[in-house]
Amino acid sequence: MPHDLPKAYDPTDLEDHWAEYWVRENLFAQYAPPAGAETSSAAAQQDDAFTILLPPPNVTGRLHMGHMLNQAEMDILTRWRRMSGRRALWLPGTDHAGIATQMMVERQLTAEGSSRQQLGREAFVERVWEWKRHYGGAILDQMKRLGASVDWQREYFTMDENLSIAVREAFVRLHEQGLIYRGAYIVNWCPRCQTAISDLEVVYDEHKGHLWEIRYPVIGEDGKDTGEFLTVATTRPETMLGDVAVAVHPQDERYLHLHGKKLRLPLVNREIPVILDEWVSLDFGTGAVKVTPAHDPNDFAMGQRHHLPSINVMDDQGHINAEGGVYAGLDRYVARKRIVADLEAQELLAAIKDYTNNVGHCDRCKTVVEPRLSTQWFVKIQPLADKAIEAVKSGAIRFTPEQYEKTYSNWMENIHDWCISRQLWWGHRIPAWHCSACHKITVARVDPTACAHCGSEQITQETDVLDTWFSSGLLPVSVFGWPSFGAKESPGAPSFPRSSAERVGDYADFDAFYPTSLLVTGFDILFFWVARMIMLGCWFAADVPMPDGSKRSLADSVPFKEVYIHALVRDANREKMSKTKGNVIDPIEIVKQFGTDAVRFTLASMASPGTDIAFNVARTEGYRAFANKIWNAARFLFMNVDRAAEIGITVDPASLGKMPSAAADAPLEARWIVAEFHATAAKVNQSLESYRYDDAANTIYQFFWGSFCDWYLEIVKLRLDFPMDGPAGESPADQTSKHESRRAALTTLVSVFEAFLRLLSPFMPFITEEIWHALYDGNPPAKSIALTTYPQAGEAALDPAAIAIMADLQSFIVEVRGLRKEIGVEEKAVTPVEVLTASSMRGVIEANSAMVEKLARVSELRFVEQITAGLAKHSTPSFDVAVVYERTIDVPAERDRLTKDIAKFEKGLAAAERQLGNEGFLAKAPAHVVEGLKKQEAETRSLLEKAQAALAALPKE
RNA sequence: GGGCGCUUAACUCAGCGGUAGAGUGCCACCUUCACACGGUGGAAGUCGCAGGUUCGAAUCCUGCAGCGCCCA
Repeated sequence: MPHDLPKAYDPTDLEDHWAEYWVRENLFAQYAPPAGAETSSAAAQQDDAFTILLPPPNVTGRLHMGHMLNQAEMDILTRWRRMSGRRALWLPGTDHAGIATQMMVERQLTAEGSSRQQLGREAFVERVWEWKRHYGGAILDQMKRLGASVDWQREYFTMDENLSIAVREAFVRLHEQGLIYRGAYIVNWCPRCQTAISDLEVVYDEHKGHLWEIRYPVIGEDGKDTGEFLTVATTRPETMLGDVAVAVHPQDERYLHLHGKKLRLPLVNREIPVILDEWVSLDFGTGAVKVTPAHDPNDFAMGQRHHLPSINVMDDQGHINAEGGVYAGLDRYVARKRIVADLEAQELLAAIKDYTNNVGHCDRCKTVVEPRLSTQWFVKIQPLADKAIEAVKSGAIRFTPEQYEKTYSNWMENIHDWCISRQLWWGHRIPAWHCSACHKITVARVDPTACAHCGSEQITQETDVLDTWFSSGLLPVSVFGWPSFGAKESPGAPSFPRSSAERVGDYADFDAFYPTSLLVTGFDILFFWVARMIMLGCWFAADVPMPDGSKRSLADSVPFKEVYIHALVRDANREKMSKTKGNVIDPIEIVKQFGTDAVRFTLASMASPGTDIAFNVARTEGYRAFANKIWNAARFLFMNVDRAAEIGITVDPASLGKMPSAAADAPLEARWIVAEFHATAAKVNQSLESYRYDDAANTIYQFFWGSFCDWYLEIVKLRLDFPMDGPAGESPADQTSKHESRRAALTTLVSVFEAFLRLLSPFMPFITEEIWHALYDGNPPAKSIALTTYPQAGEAALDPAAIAIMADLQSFIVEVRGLRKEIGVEEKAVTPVEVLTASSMRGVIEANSAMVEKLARVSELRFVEQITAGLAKHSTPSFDVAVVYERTIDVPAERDRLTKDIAKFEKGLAAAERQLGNEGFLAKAPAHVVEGLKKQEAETRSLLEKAQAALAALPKE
């Protein structure tokens, strides 16, 4: 019998065991419905499926708290939907993370005294693959240990062949559509990584620097210096080497006389014009701005407006190039010092002012980013953005919390063209070939052997690779087969794009699972990834015909229908976790200490949409205690199941049905706990529906600890009074009379507990799996509790009457317990109580006297007309109760308590009377509110009078 | 500079028009045969400040203060 659980709950072994079992048994694999199945219509399939894509962690990554929250939320929803009967598919995978992975391997090479240049491109890429095979699975292994219910058969990697085909197809198609172009623009250049990076990969840091004011000599009509200067302000003086103009605001009165004049660029001696541009801000610096189109995006725009040349003065490592004359070869910061010194020597430095500005750093390596003119590939983003805006505006995609819709739209409406080329070796190489004969570019699905324009064979492939987000942005379509749909033909065959009538290949997955149901992710990649998936998904899915061959609408083209943005996990002091601060909590460490279930429950119980999570280990300790409580309740249950079996009572859990029920004539506590369970299930389902993980978790916690353990188990013990020494200890007559009551009690106990396990399972998959298997004694009706049915409340079982009667009894028991404490009754002592109450309450108490006597430690219930004077007494609106006991009354404490009560009642009464005396209130407030207040007023008055009487009756000191 | 959000018990957070809730922590008592990772009872909040709307405001509006995030 596996019923002999150890006394204390220890998650370690059982979690390892089940985590391994779930993967080995491949329990969460999901398939498209077979052709001709009942749910074959597109709409039915979509209702049936619950599809969710794992935001692919970086292949170089290690699991952090953010991942764990993200995955716990996805797992809870996926397990819940799966148990609720949906065709649930959660798809895992990793991202090749161009820069990060390349850096990782380069670091290895450096340690070996080698470099990627020494290896050469091909060997280097092979080396990265080798690295990936060795270390790339770490984060997914961690995920397996945490029990994520994903379909491991479908695991993807963004560099997989099929996903690479998708990337290539997407690139070529956008190029054919005129939406990809190549050009020289200002990009964020990382001199360390030696690649362009996107705006989003630049992090800005406040930086104490200087504002240098430099005097540019004005040149007169005669070509000689007039002796006058125009002073410009700059934070990057070294860029002056590339200046082509100085701009002032056309209305700036200080400089009106300089309009049309020329200046002599110091150190370089180039003549540059003074130009007029309204972009210049009058009150920044001196109001005169040096214009360096090759090194600043605003200057670049000005250069375009004024048809100025661009002079690039830096190479890709941040060194001054040949354009910089004597400064050539110097590092940008060395050059800065030298230039400032030289200017000073020539008395051309007007001032150095302290200035705090935001300096952009490379997100990966923290090097200061250099805005720099370079030739890159771009996506003309507006047409894609328009669709993406419409997708959200039309409601086809819904955000939770809603406020992110605004953030999204705002960004999308101010979007810039997307620079998709990266100067890396690790990634999807751009499928474009440069011709050295005609200098034109050939973009092709299949590697060409000759230039498409002139036929020359002198072609070489573009060396740049694509931004990683270009491939991850395609995932929602590519993981379900786009573009080749498993077709046998070569993916690059000219059949793409197919006409909308054609559906060649295997569309089953796409039909069944696209659009996905939900995306769960952090706000930090809202623009990086979420926005790009929406743009690319809407764009490319639109070309995939619907199952019936019809054209796909925008609503059917979106990559997901809902986006749930979760919060940030902070430390217990609400500080952002960071390696530098050293406050990072390693989820795996916490899991080892408390168990995955407790950590998951902690995260869930705090995951209220829109609120950051201050992760406090104290909470996790509390939820491990909760798990221990469940564990011990299970032990109690098994103990009783075993004792019952000894006298011939058995309950088959498999025969109990999906929801517990209680007959109309069942004992109160049975009807009550069943009703409570149904109410709990209803609340949990409703909470999960609206992403209220916190409400769902807290509801479950309250039910189990507050109702099931604190009350129901204590009460049901009365009915499970199995003879300790087996059947021999009881007469046959006794057995018969108690047999049915015991069986009924045990059945309710087992059925509520079993259903509770299912209710909890998405939140605590491990402990529920363990106990559930034990409950079925090695013969479970399914391979896993995760494959059973989630509890759904039935209206009929809600039984408000049972809940109301039980509430009365609970309040009676609590009052007696409180009284006992106040008058110092020993814990173990049982005492008589006097009760003064109306007949209905008396009936309830009498009918449940055994319960009251046990839980309130009452030896005798005396219903009286008047409470004996001198007894300590508590009053409530529905009864007065006193404990008969030779008390050692603490008069000052009692006086204190009563005085406080009186003050509280007086205050409440005054407030109620004020309200009731207000004609506006009586006239305008709803009737039930007025009635409620009147009742409350009467009750408060009665309680006040009783408390005053009790105070007066206290013996004088 | 533009936008968004937060401020409720010692801590972390729910509540978002009808007389303040949870978990943890704290105090007291209890080694009761499922559980001391436990049981029972208890103390604890002018709901950031100032106005306004309303019969009635923690809840709606305006302003202020403090904190935080995103984008330039």
